[in-house]
Amino acid sequence: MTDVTTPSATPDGPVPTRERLLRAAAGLFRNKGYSGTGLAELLAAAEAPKGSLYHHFPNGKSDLALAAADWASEQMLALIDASFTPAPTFQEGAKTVCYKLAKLFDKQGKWSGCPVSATLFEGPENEGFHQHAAKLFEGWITGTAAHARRLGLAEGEARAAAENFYILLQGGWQLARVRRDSDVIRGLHLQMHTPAPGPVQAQKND
Amino acid sequence: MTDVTTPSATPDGPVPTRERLLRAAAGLFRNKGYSGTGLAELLAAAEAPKGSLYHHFPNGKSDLALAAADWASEQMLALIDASFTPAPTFQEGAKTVCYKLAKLFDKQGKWSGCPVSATLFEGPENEGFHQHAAKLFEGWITGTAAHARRLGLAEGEARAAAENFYILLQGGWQLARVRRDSDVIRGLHLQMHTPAPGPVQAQKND
DNA sequence: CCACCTCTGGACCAATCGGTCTAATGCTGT
DNA sequence: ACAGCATTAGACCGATTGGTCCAGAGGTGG
Repeated sequence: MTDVTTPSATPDGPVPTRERLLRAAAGLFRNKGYSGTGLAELLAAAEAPKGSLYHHFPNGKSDLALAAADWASEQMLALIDASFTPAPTFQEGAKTVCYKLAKLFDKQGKWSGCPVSATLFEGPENEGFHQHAAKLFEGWITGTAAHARRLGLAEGEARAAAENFYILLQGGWQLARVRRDSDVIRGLHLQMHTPAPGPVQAQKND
Repeated sequence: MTDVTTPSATPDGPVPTRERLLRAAAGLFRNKGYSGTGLAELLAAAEAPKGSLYHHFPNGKSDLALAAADWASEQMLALIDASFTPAPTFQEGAKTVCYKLAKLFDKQGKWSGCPVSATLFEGPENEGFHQHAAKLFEGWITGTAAHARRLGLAEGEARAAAENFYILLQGGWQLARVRRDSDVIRGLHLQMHTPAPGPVQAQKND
């Protein structure tokens, strides 16, 4: 388990077994869920024997799921950074994220789900899975909020905008999956909540 | 479990076996997914023997999943109708939906997912499951859009508002699940996409 | 060449999976 | 009472599940 932080810096010749497992796991879990994916199928997709799995991930399937979620989450964070960093405004950056995700959605076959949620919401009462997913998702929001701040939004606004964007992405991705149509994702940035013409009062009655 | 409006027209004494199966299936699939729920656990929760399952649902688990999704979807539609029908505006109706769903989320233990998506996105390449889910979700949107029209929005606006609301609900529910905090859902109506920040005009219903 | 280590290959396992089948148990009308 | 249907009850099945284990391949340093 030497360096975990090797995303795919390798030149495309021999993909190491550990990463083949990660990719296969992320891809399969995305489509069929954690418990919907059997080890046999997973190992076949990764072209790895069972021994390798339990060498690289001593706790087996659950370890692999956590690592695959991390791996996918880092890809998402990279996509967010790549989209917002060169953007002139938050809105422009968000639009780029939508377009990149839409293209990704098409490339994956128009039916895949969010890797992290697909992987980590399976655990029945698996508290570890849940907290892991929560940490990753909050990382997305925090990362987005940082860009929002940098691009001129005030502290509270940035956080709210990031959350709103996250919500739209998750919901929009799901609707795109339902319809097998990436245009839903492409149009999400138009639905972002524009920081209200008036003061937002969040009263909760009832 | 957790009646939304009027789930069972049956008198409260003996819940028939078929409905016990539906309730147990909806509840378990919501939390653990389709393939994450075993028949043994399901039958134990429903207090029904295996024979009853295959009597009421000849194709077994998959039949039950479809029926449970229908059952849950109808509850959702009823909640939508109950919220929008007495509402003076679309925004008010949407707010009521959010509050009712938030309460429901709390009642279910703050960790359950959307019944339909949790149930029907599991199928690997199960086209039937996918189309079934698509039909149910489009029903939610269509139902919401009908209320939007009735409450004054133009045809295209109504559809767009319904879709936007659906996206927010799905994404927001997921974030609520991640955080185990129903306030996310309660605040969703504030994030609805308002087409024009200016004064609302053109309430012409032809 | 050997010792040593990482990693692979797959045989093997108990447990559980979803599903089938049949016998028994009601409950109806006659 | 009886027949006939709907429903329940659970034993039983083959297939598959995730997981364990160890022999050996492949490389590296002595």
